[in-house]
Amino acid sequence: MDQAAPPPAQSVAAPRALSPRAKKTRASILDAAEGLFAERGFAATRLEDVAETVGIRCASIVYYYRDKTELYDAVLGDVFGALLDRIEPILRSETPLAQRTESAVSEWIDFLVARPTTARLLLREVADAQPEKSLRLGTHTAPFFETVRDVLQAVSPGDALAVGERIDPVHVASTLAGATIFYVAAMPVLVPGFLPHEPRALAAHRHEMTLVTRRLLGLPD
Amino acid sequence: MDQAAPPPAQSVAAPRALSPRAKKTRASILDAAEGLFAERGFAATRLEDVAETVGIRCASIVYYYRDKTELYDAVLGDVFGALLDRIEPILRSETPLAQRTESAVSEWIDFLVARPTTARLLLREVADAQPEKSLRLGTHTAPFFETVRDVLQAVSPGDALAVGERIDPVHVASTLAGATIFYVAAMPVLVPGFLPHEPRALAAHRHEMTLVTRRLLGLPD
DNA sequence: GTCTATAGAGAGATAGAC
DNA sequence: GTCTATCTCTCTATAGAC
Repeated sequence: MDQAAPPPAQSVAAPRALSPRAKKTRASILDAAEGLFAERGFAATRLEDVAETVGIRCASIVYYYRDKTELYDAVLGDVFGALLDRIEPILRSETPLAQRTESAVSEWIDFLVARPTTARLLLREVADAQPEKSLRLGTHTAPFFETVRDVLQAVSPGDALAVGERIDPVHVASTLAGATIFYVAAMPVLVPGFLPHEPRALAAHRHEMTLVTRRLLGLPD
Repeated sequence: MDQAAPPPAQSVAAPRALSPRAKKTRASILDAAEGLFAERGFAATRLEDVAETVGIRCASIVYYYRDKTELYDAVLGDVFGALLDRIEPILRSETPLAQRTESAVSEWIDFLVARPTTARLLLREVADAQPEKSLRLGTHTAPFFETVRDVLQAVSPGDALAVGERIDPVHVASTLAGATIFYVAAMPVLVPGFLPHEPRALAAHRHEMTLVTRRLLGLPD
C-alpha cells in the first residue's frame, strides 16, 4: 500500500457468536477486502469500496471488524495462515532435504498462482516494512521463516550438505520468494497477455526455481 | 503504500526558468519525496510530510509541482532514469553476451544497494500495476525492458546460444530483479541487523546472481 | 444484522499577502 | 519564492432507527 503509515499489528478480532447468515457476510467482507487491499493497498482502499463489492453498506463492515486495521490484519492472517498450513508440513516431513525443499518450493509456486492476491499483499508488506519496528507482516511470516531456518539447520548429516557454513537459509528463501513473486505479479504486467498459470510457462518457472534451489543449496542437479 | 488508485502517468512538469536557490529547493523536494514515497507509498505520504522534511511549507511544494501526482512522477523519472543511464550502455556494449549480462546484473545490484529507495518504489509499482491499464511504471521501465529484449534477441551467432528458443529474456530479468530486490528490501527486515551493503553478504549475493544468470541463459559456469 | 445520517478529522489544493 | 489562511472534499467511525 502504500499504506498510511502501516497500522500496527493488532490482537485478533474478538470472536462473536455468529448466525449462518452473519458468517457468510463476514466471509464475504474478508474476501472482498483481500482483493481490494491486494490490488490497491491499505491506504487507497476505502471501506466503502469493500462494502460496495459485498453489496452492503459501510457501517455493516464495522459491525464485524472494529476498524480498517483489524480488517486488514484479518486478511493477512487468512492468507498467510493458509500458506503456512501448506508449506510447514512439507518442510517438516521425514524425507531427504533435497526432496523436501523441492516440494516446498513447488507448493509455494502453486499457492501464489492459485491465490494471486498473496503476491501483491506480500510485495506491499515488504515495501512497508521498517527494519526498526516490528512489522505487521512479521506476525504472519515469522512462523514461516522460523520453520525454514529450523529445517535447514537441523539437516541430517546423511544429507551431505554443510548447510550452516555455506548458505543462509533466509537468503535462499528470499531469492526464491522474490523470483516467484515477480513471476506471478510482475510478468503479467511487463508482458501483455502473459498468464502465469498457463501450463507451459508455469512448468518452465517451476523448473528454473528447482535448478536455482539446488544451485543455492549446493545440491547436485 | 498503497496508493490511492495509482495516479495516471502525466506529462512532464512544465519546465520553468529557475534561480539557483529555486533549483536547490526543487531538488530538496524531489529528494525528500523520493524517501517518503519509497518508505510509505503514494497514498500514505502527505505533502505536508515532504514539506516538513525539506523545511518549507506545503504550499511551496505546489509552486514547483502542480500536484502530488506530478511530484510522484518526477520521483519515478529521476530514479528510473538514473538506473537506465547506468544499465543501457552496458547492455549495448560490444562485448560477449555473457560478459555484458554479468556486468549489467552487477551494475543493477550496485544501483539497488546504493539507492535503496529504488527497490521499494519498484515493489510498490509492481503491486499497484494493473495488467489492463498502462502502468505509470511502464513509462519509466519500458525502455529498460525493451533494451533487454533487444540485446538478447540480437545476440550474435558467435555466442553459441539459442536465446530465442530457450529463454524468455523478460523472464530472466524478472527473476533477477525479484531476487535482488528481495535481497535489498526483504532481507534487512527478515534478518534483524542484516546490512545488504556489507561486503561479504553483497559479494555472496552477487555471486549467486551470477550463477543464476548463467544457469538461466544456458551459459557454462 | 443492516441501514441512514452525520460527526469529525485529515489532507490536497487555492487565494492572496509579503 | 515562500508564507498564512482557508476552502473543499474524502473517508473513517459513531449514533441510533428499523
